[in-house]
Amino acid sequence: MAITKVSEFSAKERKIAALCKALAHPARIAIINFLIKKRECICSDVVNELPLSQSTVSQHLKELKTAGLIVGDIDGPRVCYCINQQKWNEAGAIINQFLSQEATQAEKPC
Amino acid sequence: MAITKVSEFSAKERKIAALCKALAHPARIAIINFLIKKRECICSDVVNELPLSQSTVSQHLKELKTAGLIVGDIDGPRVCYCINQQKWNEAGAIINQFLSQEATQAEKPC
DNA sequence: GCATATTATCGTATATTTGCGATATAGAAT
DNA sequence: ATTCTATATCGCAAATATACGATAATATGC
Repeated sequence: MAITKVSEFSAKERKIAALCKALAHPARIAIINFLIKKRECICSDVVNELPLSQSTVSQHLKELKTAGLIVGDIDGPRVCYCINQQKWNEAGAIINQFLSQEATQAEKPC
Repeated sequence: MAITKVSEFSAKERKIAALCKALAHPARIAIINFLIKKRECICSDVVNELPLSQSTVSQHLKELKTAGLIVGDIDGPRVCYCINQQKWNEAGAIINQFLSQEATQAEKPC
């Protein structure tokens, strides 16, 4: 059975995993890079940039938005997307804190 | 259709996404934390630590191993797991480089 | 040899993700 | 009001991920 046992883990572990999950697809990495480069853009700019359909891009944008990493402000018929600077910095701090733990090598076999 | 269009993206984007994917489950975050704390341990130690079955833990270990983040050395009937220090540092550098990009806030609506 | 301990893999069930086309929604422009 | 543009959502299909029990594989100890 595929009962997700996510709730059995600590909040911190779940937070790190959730952030990583939001970044676990090349399209979403590309979207973040594009948004950082352009500072802001509308959905159709992203669609033109990526080799994916409009509906698929919209889904990836939604995931990033749900994770809090980006925001989309309605601007007439368009939606202007940009990085949520504060959340982005927070996410970086959380993940980096995890990644920068020193892994002291074991001597013997490992 | 669910043809994964992963190959359409750059190697860098795919690399970052793949590393994040390896860390996109709380169990794997917990395993990494446990390995860092203990320096090394055998599979059954991890099974005792996590609320998951032996076969499920084995699968998560395999994913981390495939991503290169850990290594497992055969030690008699046991397998001694530990962090792959070099790869761990590399992964940290790659992800951190991505995450530490400054996202300058757009003024207007975003 | 045989039993035990440890781990990996297989088979299977279910959940989630990825992707697209079609459609709905909302605002802009004419 | 109608048309056009931009975006989100729905419905569906296929691929992956998650999880477990059962079984295989391997090494140790008797």
